[in-house]
Amino acid sequence: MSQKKQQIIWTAAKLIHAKGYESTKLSDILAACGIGKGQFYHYFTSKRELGLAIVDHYAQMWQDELIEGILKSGRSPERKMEEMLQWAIQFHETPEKLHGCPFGNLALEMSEHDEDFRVKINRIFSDWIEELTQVIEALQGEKQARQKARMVVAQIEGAILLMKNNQDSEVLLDIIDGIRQEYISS
Amino acid sequence: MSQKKQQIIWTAAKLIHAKGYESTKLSDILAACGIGKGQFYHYFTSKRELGLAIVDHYAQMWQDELIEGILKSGRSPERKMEEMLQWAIQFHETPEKLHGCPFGNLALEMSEHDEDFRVKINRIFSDWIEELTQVIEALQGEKQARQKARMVVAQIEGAILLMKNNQDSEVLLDIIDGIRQEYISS
Amino acid sequence: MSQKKQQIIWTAAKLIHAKGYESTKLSDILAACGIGKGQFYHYFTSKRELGLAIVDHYAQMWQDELIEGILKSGRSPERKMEEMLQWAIQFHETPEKLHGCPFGNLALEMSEHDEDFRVKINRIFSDWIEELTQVIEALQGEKQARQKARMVVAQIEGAILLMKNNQDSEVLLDIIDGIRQEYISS
Amino acid sequence: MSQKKQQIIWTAAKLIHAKGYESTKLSDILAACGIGKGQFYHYFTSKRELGLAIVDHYAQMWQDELIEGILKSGRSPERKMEEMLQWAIQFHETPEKLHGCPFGNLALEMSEHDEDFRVKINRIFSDWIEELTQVIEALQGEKQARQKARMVVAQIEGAILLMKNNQDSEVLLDIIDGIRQEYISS
DNA sequence: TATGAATGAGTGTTCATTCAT
DNA sequence: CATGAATGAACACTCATTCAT
Repeated sequence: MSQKKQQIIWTAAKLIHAKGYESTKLSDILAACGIGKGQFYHYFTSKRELGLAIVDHYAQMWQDELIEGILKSGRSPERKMEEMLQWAIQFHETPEKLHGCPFGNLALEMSEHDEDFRVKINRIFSDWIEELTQVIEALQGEKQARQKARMVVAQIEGAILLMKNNQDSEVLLDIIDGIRQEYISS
Repeated sequence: MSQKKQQIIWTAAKLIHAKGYESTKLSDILAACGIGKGQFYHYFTSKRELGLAIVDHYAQMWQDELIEGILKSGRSPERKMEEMLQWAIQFHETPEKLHGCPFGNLALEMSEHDEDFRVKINRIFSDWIEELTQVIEALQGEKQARQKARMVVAQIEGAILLMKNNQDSEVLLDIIDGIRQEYISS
Repeated sequence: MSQKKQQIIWTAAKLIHAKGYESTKLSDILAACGIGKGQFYHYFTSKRELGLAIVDHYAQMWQDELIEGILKSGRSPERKMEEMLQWAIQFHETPEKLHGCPFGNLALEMSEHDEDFRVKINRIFSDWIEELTQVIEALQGEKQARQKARMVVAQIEGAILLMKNNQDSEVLLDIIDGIRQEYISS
Repeated sequence: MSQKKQQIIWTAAKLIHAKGYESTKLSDILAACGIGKGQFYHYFTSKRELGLAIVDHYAQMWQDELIEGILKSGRSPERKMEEMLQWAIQFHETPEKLHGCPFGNLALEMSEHDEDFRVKINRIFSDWIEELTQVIEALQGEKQARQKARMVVAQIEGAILLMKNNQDSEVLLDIIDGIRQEYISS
């Protein structure tokens, strides 16, 4: 993939993360990238195609950083859990404004009226729950490990939603702390 | 408030719950209500004002059904918890399509670029957490009751998000079941 | 149908007759009508819908003037033939530029890639040939009357094409004269 | 002329015959030819120049096949007439879809707003009528031979228009049959 | 009160043409 | 000779809002 196309994806990903897919107008993307309409449509056939490419871009990032880099690493389950929580904090605390989870945002905005988006996003959550189930099994045994994994993922996504709505990262930190107590410290 | 205005709010609330605020066009609302533009602008000065009225409408519903009707009722904390979980299930399982939580949806769509929406929505979540803290204190003591309340609310909202993205209510039921075990059955 | 809608159809019909469907841009129509985009889309859902309305408009005109007014009138077959030829001349000679037959033009431009246009236009030609067959039967007997009707219609349409391409109405007058000799004068 | 340039003309001619000049996009032509933009603009300065080259290409084909090969051949006038009619049938019956006469199509699409196209196309029709006049003189004497030639050409072009609009070659065959009876069989 | 005609800035998209390599 | 990235004006269409009646 050409460098320019990558740059468009990255730049647009940031905008869409911050403002949402529909609210981010093509003209915003064009202005942010410093390109013209023609150049955009040289690389993408539509705004929707760019949107799907952005989901893929984030999916790859999660696969590399979270799934492969943490949950499937050779480290101890306690460390995996801890690093996952750290990763969640660092990912969502950084930006000036608290934009929320890129997948969570798109999940709510797109998944009901665009099946391609839904499937791509769903795959991320499924993989995450799947790998987390393994970690929780190692920590607390097989019993209800899958349910627990779902609960943790739901808790993190819900915490990010509350944080975004509260515009204060303290909520996220507090809930993450609660999860840590349940699976690591105790 | 006139009956007609109420009917517009209810009808529009359903549409916006299903399709989102931006995606629901004024013409959709007009058609669903069977009214003309003039009548709409007689009752509301803008689409945004309607949106805020819808948030108030849902807020009132939550206040009545969840806060007053359940969490502040005279029943035992166990029953309060159980009824809250039942209420969450019934609220999100019913619609043909799984549209998600009206507040969660609007929280993600609106709260970052419209402060009025954010504040109204945030108030709901705050009240919910506040009252749930009381219930959890009664169940498990004061220690970290507020953190636990946040975690439960986050879990429910996150569960609804996962459910919506999975288009299958099983996820929600499973996670609710996990919460029940933690606070009631055990 | 509202007066404004009629006016848009008439004005656009003239433009499209002169320049063709695709070459006539919406902005041309808007400028010629002195209206804005919003007003246009208040009356029509698309440019294509306007195009079909224009075909209907011309079809009605032909039905009234040619089919009912001439071919199905109570006059003698010779007079019917003569009036039809006069009508063809007057219809195509008048405009400053020789724009050709509105149906012939649209037939060639649209009929291959838009079935709705094709069917509407085809109906006109079919009706014309049908009624002309009756007239020719009255003039020269049943034998091959239908074939002769087809030939006359083809001749007129072909003559208009040659005239348009030659930008000189003499070709049309000459060919019409030939038809007259064959069916009336002799 | 280079072989590549010829190939572009032939390929584009087929596309434009089928879809029309405006509707055939440069990208369609490029894709069909398997070449890039640079190569196209090396051979042609614009799409319009290609269009004019295509008219020349068809004109040459008609000159060779119809004018020289049939109407100016040494054969009898009856055979010339018969071969001309056969040629018309074979030319328009073959393609899967009935695209109509390449000149007739372009005549209606282009001749009114592009003088260069009009003149080129008009020359073809003029030459055709001129040579056919000679043939008809040989068949039926000088009287009104030119008018008759015009009528036959108009009839053929009109028949092709009706055929295209009816999407059925039977109309063309029927009309050609009528011409045959008038000039050969009788 | 209520209608629906009218507005106009803005949307995503197209496409012949240019130009650096 | 040839590529394909880049341009930018134009296109059909949308929609919240206004306004004459």
